[in-house]
Amino acid sequence: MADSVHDTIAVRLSDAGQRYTDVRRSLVSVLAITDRPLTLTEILACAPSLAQSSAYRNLGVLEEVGVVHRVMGADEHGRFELADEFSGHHHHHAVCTQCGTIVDIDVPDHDEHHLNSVLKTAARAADFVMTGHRVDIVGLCPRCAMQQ
Amino acid sequence: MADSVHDTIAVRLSDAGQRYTDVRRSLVSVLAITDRPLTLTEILACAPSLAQSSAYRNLGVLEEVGVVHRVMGADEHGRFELADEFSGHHHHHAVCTQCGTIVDIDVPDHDEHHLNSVLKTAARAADFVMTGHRVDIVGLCPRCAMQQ
DNA sequence: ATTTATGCAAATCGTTTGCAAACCT
DNA sequence: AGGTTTGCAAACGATTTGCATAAAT
Repeated sequence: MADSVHDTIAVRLSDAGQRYTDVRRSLVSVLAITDRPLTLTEILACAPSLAQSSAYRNLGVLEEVGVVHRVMGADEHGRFELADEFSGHHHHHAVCTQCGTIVDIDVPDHDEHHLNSVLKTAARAADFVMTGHRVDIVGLCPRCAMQQ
Repeated sequence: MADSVHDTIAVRLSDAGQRYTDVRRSLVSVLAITDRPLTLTEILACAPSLAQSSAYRNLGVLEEVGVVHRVMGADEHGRFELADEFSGHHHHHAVCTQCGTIVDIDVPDHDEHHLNSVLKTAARAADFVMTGHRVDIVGLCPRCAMQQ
């Protein structure tokens, strides 16, 4: 991953009156390597020196500043990923109902635009101020599909 | 709501070797009146005689049989709704990031079809067996938008 | 009579928080 | 020094479960 991501995040934190500490840098580095949202357990496995509470606490800070997103899947585990602007692209998720794994999914730009305008219309009908959307595929991941 | 819904559910449960008990009937009745997914607390408020554990346990049974769906929103509360085939229509959700409320959203049929084929293609690319999708609007409900 | 459902209370588990020590500026 | 971050341990809260009683077949 590019240092520029770390730099941008450092500025983002600084603007919010927060520091870019070692713990926060580790969290960002771990999330930057993967192409899917990670559970806290997975994050700790990649960075064994992190204390669980510090990981949660700092993921919270990074989330408030808009660097990290927490996504909820099919199981009881929260999962964390870098926000679109830091992960490099807007994407969606495929959720495995069997094992809970979530992988990133790409959708062609023009489909994305179409989808967006459809949802904007629906939001207006419900008097909602739409700030974003979630589009997930629900199903079985390759591994679980094979085991059926 | 029509008795036919209760009848269909009774058959569905019976086929699964389960009974359609009073608790289960109450749960279905409560979920049938509203047009949005309810938290357990909201359900209990509508049916004060229900024990919390029985509500959870039976919502679990109804979920296994495909009568109830559990949906996760922006907060830590699970929310429950009747499955599409019993609520009368396929729909999506608008989630308020402020208060957690979720309301039902309708999308025109042809947009729905388009969306479905787009997602099927994406699922195939990820080797996922797609069994369904989740399309949510994320934003502010009318009440929270007003208070900003 | 035997199996299944109920409801209370206790356990579970992911997540959050209090607080004293370590850190940065 | 003054304010922030860390990490341990304890608290929290939604959900689940053990078990004895009640209901259904």
